Amino acid sequence: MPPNRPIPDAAPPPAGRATIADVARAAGVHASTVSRALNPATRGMVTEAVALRVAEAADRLGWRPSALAAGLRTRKSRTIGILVPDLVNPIFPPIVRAAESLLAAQGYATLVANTDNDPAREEMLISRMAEHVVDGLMMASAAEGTHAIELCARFGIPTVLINRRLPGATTSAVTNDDRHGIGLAVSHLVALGHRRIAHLAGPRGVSTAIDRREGFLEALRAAGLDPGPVVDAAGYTRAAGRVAMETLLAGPSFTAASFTALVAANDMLCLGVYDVLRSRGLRAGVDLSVTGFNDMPFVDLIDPPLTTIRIQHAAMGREAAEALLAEIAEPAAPRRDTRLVPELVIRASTRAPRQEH
Amino acid sequence: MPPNRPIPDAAPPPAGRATIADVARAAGVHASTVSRALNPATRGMVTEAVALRVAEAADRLGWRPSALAAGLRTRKSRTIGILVPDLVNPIFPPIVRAAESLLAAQGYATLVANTDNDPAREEMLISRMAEHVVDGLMMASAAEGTHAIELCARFGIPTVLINRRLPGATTSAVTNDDRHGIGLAVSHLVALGHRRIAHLAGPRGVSTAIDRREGFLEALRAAGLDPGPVVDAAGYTRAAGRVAMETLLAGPSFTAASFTALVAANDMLCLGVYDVLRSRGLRAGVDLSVTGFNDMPFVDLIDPPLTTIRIQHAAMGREAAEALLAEIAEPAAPRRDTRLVPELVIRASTRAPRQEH
DNA sequence: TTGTAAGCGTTATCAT
DNA sequence: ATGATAACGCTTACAA
Repeated sequence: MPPNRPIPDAAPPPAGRATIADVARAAGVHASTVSRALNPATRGMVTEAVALRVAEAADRLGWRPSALAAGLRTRKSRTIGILVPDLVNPIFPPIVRAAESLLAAQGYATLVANTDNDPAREEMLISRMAEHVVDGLMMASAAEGTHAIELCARFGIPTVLINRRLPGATTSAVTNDDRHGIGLAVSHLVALGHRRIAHLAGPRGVSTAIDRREGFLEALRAAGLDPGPVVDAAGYTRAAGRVAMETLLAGPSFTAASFTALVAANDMLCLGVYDVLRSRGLRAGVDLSVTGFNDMPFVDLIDPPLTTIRIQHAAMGREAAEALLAEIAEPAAPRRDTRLVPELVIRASTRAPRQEH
Repeated sequence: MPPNRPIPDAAPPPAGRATIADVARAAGVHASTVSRALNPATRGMVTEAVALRVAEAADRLGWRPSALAAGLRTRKSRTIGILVPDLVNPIFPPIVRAAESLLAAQGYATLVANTDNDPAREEMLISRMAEHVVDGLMMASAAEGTHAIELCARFGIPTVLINRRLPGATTSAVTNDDRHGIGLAVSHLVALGHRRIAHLAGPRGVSTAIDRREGFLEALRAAGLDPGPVVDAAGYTRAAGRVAMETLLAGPSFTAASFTALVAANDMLCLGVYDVLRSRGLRAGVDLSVTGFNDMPFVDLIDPPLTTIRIQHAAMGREAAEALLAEIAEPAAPRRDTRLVPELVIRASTRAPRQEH
């Protein structure tokens, strides 16, 4: 026997992290038996006694199966990607959180990334998700002209859209019934007696903006009213809301002549609207009725509390996660297009119009 | 030659996803050469011409290297875990976002999970992170009595604490100078003329609560004042703020007799404070001066706008990510304990005390 | 400069 | 019911 040959099977002190082989040795069985004993799906193939012995050895050694090795073999990473435009926008955390909770309960880890509404960045992130072999992807960042869907298809990543839809997409989506929602706002204002209602629309190319704009026009038509001025915001931000509001007021002297109420495409824009009103010594509710959309956290606390359309944040995250898992489990299953129904929340930013001056 | 032997090297139509072998075949080189050509670190080992040919073949085939396979080999996943108590708490999104952006730029993907302030859940999530072989972990959820640190150490996961420290921990941490910050609030109130100042403290066992409470007492002592009543909130939530505020007012009839100003341990608690004041027909600023901590998004918009201590949310995420990467690159390097310095933001919730009645 | 071969830690297939 | 073995897709000594 050659003198320097390593002694076979002389249990080496598990230097780094324990592996399945260490556990096998400790339990006096083969690695494949360990795998079977600890995988719930194959537990039945193994004797009760062995299963116990293995489990005991495993947690005595503090063994954690490597998701990398398992994933390499099974082609499943037990990881789901979530893409949001910007996690700081308060509507996303509740969605992401709800999705993460549900996914964690199913044993999935969640990869989160911000696209900054930048298509190039979005593509880069999708590629990275592909490299990490995510089992599925949730996208809240869809905007017209993106190649995201094709990219996901090419990588074979099951995908579900959240919050925003994509026109011709064949992807599952969980969104709000935006047309209906904005209609709620219009009806409320009409019921209060408003007749000239303006719209502060969202950025071009985003489904929520398009649907809410159309819903606005439609609701007015249904009420037999002519639409007031409509201005597009450059993005769903407070700053863009300010700019658009300035445009809407067109010049320094605002009179109630042109419109008495404003339906904004979302809450964030309303923050900008409030800024402009305040800077002119005007007050939402009193001088101009204002409605938002989303009922994002804390708009009940701003001054005046915002009348808005409440969407089901958590349900959106949950349903999207469920749809995704269903699609992963059954790739051939038909796609779902879920519309969550929003509701009107009346606060202090809407009132009957003042008497004409 | 046996008739049924598969033809060797007859390029099989790449059924699923392209692998490094497909690229190698397409470029007429060996897989190891592909690896070298595409890895920036080893690019130099390979001829310019070959590198080009490989790169071309790679993106013609749309090849994405599997992070699973690479990670299994290198024992690095290029993945960082982030643990937060609750992503819906508005102080965390900016931190997570800043960290994610920096990490993404360095080629890391980010695994995010919510602990719900539940130690058992926290341990479970750390284990899961270990299974996914994260290269490092950022924890914003540290609370007294957690085994998180030991767990990370056992798994050999480099860890940095964010926002909250842990008493005896040997881990790097990026936190606020909480004592100094709360001192700013106290000084401001004293300068306004307040002499009886109460404290609404954070939940037991959390470093931010402890430091702010001590900082509060210390600042009062420095000002030669006796501390007003101090009450602990059960958690950093609006509801807990409400409960604690009721306790502080002790009964239905509030008179300014007991204190004229309230220093709360964070902004979220102030929302509860506002609720209680409102329910009693009192007004922050007018009837009671109130200060918060964090300057979380939108507290500038609530009514009245909250005077608070602004922390550097984004810097916290960035610095923590940097510290973590540094530690990954140089595990032997000494730990850092970074304190970010907060600043006072004066708004309308603080004023000189009213005349005594 | 490039190819060869071994190995990372699992799971799936096959044999016993 | 369990063990042996190969394979997942990549990186990295080592050899040429």
